[in-house]
Amino acid sequence: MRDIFLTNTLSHQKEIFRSVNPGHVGMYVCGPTVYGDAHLGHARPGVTYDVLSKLFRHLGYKVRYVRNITDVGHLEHDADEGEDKIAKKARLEQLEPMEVVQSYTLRYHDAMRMLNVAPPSIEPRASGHILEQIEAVKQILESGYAYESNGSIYFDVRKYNRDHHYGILSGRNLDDTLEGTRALDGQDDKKAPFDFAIWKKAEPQHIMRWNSPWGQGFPGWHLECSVMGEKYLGGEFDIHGGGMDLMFPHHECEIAQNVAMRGTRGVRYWVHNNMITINGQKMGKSLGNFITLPELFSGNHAVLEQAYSPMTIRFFILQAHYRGTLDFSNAALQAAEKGLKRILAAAKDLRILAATAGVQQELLGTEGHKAHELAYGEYLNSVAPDSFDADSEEVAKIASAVYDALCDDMNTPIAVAQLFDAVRVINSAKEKKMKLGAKDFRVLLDLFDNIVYGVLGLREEENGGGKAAKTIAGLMEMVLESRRTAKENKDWATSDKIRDSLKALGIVVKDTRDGAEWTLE
RNA sequence: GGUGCUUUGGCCGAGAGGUUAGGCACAGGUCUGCAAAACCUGCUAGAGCGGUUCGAUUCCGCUAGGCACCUCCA
Repeated sequence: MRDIFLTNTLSHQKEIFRSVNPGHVGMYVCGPTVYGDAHLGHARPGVTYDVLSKLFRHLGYKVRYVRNITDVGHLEHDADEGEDKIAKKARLEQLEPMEVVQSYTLRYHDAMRMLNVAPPSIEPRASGHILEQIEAVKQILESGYAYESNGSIYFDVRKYNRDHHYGILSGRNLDDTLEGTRALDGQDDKKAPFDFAIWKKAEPQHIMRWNSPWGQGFPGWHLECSVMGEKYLGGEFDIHGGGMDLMFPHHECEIAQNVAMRGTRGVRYWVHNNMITINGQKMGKSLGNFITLPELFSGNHAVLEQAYSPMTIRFFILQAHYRGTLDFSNAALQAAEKGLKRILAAAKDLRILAATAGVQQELLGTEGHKAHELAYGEYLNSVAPDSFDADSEEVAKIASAVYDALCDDMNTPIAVAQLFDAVRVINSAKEKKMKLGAKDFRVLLDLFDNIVYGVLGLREEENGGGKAAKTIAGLMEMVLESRRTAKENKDWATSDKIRDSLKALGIVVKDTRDGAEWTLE
């Protein structure tokens, strides 16, 4: 099996990945708090960890991917004093909190589906794990790293920091944290400003409340991830992902809770995706400069020059490395749109070429190439000999480079760059400027199936399909036949009229050496 | 104020101490009734100042700008 390298925030280094249980990967990612539509920023972790899980699966790992839905305990303004985000939205819209949760969860799912983000293996909700969280609070109290104050339970950060390092993940020490912590009102219950609530007493007006040994209340935000991660992945699991903005305090608190509860940090590899920016600034709800995914897909937002398809968004994200910031702009999205179109067009041409060359799909499938498990040199040897043209080595090299890139800290931009080289090869073959052998076809078809469609999750935009598509294809054959006759008679007026009319319907006709082709825009 | 990151060609965005990133845009060409697509070719940048080195855009220091976290945020 190929080695995978990941940058571990805990060590600030790229590390070789070794799973707790050989052949299995346990992965937890912080999901959304469902009190509003998902925005472009949410698409980034969605796509990033979707690619990571698909990569592991393709390489032969069995993956359990847990991504939570936060539906309680996430407070505004200050983690301990603000109003619950869900409850506030419910109050404003005169709904039950769980109506808000249901509605935005479904909308989140829709957006992810459109982005071709596969559902996680398990999608637990905080409100469904209140009992477990109460147990966790008890355990932390027993450990001595928490105290009760006026019906709420707080984590005693200073005490914890005496025995362990609070700040190990974000690379800071408690003194620095203390300096930067603002003096906020109404925190008299806490011993220190940096203490965080693991259980919060519900004030009379608070809607979402549960019984506990400490009276009616609700769990603290940081606790749910510790609890659900352990429940579904065990006390020590492989990967915890999320946005960089969650590193502190959210993930730092998770580690502290884990240590207090079970004496282990609980997670081997912390993976953090960077932010999407707009005009160089982070796109965020608190800044109010975000564009929601439905807005992007429909083009219905002041800063958008046009609508951008879900696949364009996905490709846009893949063209940057997950650990770098990615700046939104219309120009960048439009560039991504065109580049994606080229790759998908080549994918289609590849199938046609392979079919024309008589390469049989079954034959391709049974043998199966080994690019994903062999190192570069071995792979070249495995595909290089016999019926190869001089160009064939290039194809194998490209495929190998794609795998190398993906396994090297999920370097999707390099993988994509390599794919464009593959596109050039396919186009050259299409132009009959290059010949591809059976193995070339096999490698390329596998590459597109496994990587482009598989791991990277790119696909043709959805437009009907099925029976309707067949009917359209038949109709198009008729229409283009008429146009061909017109052209043979040099009746350009008619042939252009047909082409223009089709264009108006969103069907683009291109004349090639081998006849007319058409695509739905 | 503390901590960390960053500064690449018209735009977006990579990697590597010495050999083309890639995409988009642009220019010329091939093909074509025209158009589009495709193909070929060109466009060779790395904030400023110093240092290390045979050689730095890549390492180190300083200066300037930007960003993130330190309050909820993917």
